[in-house]
Amino acid sequence: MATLSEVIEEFIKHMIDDTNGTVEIQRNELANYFRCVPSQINYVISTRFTTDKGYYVESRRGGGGHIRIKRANIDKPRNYLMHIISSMGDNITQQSAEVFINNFMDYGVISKREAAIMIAAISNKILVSMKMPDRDKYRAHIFKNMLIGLLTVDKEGSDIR
Amino acid sequence: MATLSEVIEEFIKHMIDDTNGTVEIQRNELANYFRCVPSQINYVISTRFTTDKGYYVESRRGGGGHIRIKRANIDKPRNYLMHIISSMGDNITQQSAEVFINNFMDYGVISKREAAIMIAAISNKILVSMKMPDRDKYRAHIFKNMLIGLLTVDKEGSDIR
DNA sequence: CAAAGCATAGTCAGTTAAAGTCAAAGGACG
DNA sequence: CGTCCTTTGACTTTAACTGACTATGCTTTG
Repeated sequence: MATLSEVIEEFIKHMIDDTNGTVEIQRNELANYFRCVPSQINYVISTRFTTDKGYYVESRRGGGGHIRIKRANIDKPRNYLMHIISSMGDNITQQSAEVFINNFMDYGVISKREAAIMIAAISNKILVSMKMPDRDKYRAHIFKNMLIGLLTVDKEGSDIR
Repeated sequence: MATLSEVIEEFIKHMIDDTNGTVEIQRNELANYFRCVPSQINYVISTRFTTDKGYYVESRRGGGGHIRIKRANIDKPRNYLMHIISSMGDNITQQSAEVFINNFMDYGVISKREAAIMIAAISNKILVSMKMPDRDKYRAHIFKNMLIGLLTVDKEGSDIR
C-alpha cells in the first residue's frame, strides 16, 4: 500500500520531470494539497531527495519562502560523475578522492581550477585540523555534495544561489 | 516566487548597470512606482546593497533629497580574493560565505560552476548533517582553503580571470 | 535674517508569511 | 513484541512588509 510519503514523492518527481529538472515548491501549499502537516514535506524531502539520489535542495524561509529541488542531469560525461557519486559509499580517503578528481580533469569533466577547489575542500589538512574522527565519512559527504552541485548547475542558465 | 523586494533589487541593479556604476534615486518616487511604503526601499537597500556586497550608499534628506548607490569597482581580482581571505576571521556563517561567493561571481572572479562547487562545500546542509557544533569555524576553514587553492592554481600560469 | 512650513529620508518595533527542528506517537511487518 | 518507517504538532528561526514617529535640509515669509 502506498503511503502518503510515497505519493508526495511521486508527485514531486513528476513536477521535476515536467519542469526540466528544477522545481520550486511552497511547503505549506503542498501540505495543504495533501492535507498533511507541513513538516511531512520536510520528511519526504530529507528521506527521498538526497544527495546520494542525485538531488540538490535549497530553501528560503520568511515571506516569499520556498523549497527548490534540482535533479542532477545525467547526459554523457555527467552520468560518469553520477556513477561515481552513487558508487562512492559513505567513506572515502583523501587519496582516492584525489584520484577521482584527477580523472575528472583528465576526462575534461572539470577544469583545473575546479579541481583545485575540490582538492582544497577535502584535503586532510582541513579535516585533520578539525580533529574529526570520522574524516573519511565527512570527506565523502562534502565531495558528493560538491559533485551534485556541479551536476545541477549550468543546464539552462540556472542560478545556484 | 519573486517578492517585491527582489523586484526592486533587480530594478535598481539594472539602473546601476545602465549608468555605469552609480545611481541616484528618489525614495518616495520609487516607492510610489512600486506601490509600497517608502521604508521598504530602505529595507531593500539595507539588505541588498550593503558594504559586504560591494556597494556604497549615501543619502540626503530634505528638499531635493536623494539616495545615491555606488557599486565598488574591483579591478584586481587576485587582490580582492586575498583581501577577503585575510579579513575573514575564523568564523563565517553560510549566509556571508554565500554573499562572498556571489560577489566573486558578479565580479567575474569565479565561474558559475566554481561558485556551485564552493556553495555546496560550505552549505549548512552538509555541516549540520555532520552534527558539527562549531560549524562556522569549519566553514571558514574550508572556505579559505578553497580560495587559497584557487589562487595557487592561477599563479601557476593558467587562466587568470 | 529668523522662524515656520514643506519635502525628503531614516528608524524601529511590530505583524505576517514562510520554512526548519525535534521528539513523541502511530503503524506495518517480520 | 521489537524495529523501522511514517505521521504529527509544538516550538523556533528567518525574511518580507508596514506604519507611526523622528530627523534633516530647503524655501518661503514676516
